Amino acid sequence: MVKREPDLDLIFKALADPTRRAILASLKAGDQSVSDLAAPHAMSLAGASKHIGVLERAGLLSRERRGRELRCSLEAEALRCAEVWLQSYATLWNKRLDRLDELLMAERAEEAEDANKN
Amino acid sequence: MVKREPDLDLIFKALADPTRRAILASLKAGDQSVSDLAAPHAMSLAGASKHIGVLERAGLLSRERRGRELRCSLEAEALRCAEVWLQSYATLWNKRLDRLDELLMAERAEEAEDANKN
DNA sequence: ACTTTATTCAACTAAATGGTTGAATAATTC
DNA sequence: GAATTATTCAACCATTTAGTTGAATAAAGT
Repeated sequence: MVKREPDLDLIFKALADPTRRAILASLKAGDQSVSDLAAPHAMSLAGASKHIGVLERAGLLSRERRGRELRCSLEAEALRCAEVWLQSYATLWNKRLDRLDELLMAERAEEAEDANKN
Repeated sequence: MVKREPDLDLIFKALADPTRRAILASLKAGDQSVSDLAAPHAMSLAGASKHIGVLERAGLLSRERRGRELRCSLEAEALRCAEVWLQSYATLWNKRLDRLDELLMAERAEEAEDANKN
């Protein structure tokens, strides 16, 4: 289990393919084997396996052997990375741009407070 | 001004390059000419111009002639598109954060217990 | 008109990408 | 241990990409 530091090049490159985005969407429903993930796509298993490899190298999913199949699961961290990068442009479509930085900084603290209330 | 429908393939592909992300970041500060945008990058003007072309085709920026230079400006819509797609995964890291909060709360509770003991 | 400035186009190259097929490896079942 | 199932590897091919250089176009200044 090698923790790679997140690389936006790899992440965005991985997301720039409809097959790979579909695979990620599939995984939202829960972990799946390589064959399961490959099944809906009109290509060889080896082809789909390559796509999964790209996603794994980008840190977007992880594979773990489970008997004779490889169980794939979504890795939120890398996606979150992309999202954080995009958020820095949120001021463009967000009116409250003067407060955004504050909000982002205070986010965790607010969540902790909410957790205390509930 | 041809309004293209947003294409996630083009958008993510455009974002998957550090030079292009830097160009977008540059534009956060305001509109700039092609030469201005190209200047910080260690490549020919034609090379940078190509990158700008990629960003334009993805709908991430627009160009407008202003005298003899071309003024480039950020186009929020395409970025927002990518952000919306990513948001559909936000539950993943929200869940993770929730779990993290739980863990932190548990730790805090343990600390409190320890404090009681001492 | 000629020159300078800003930018793109065209042609080329090297490397990466997305796909294929057939053979190889790994774990399971008979 | 032989057969089956799950997955990857290796070699190959076509297309795209990221860069180059040199010529072409567009607008402005002299």
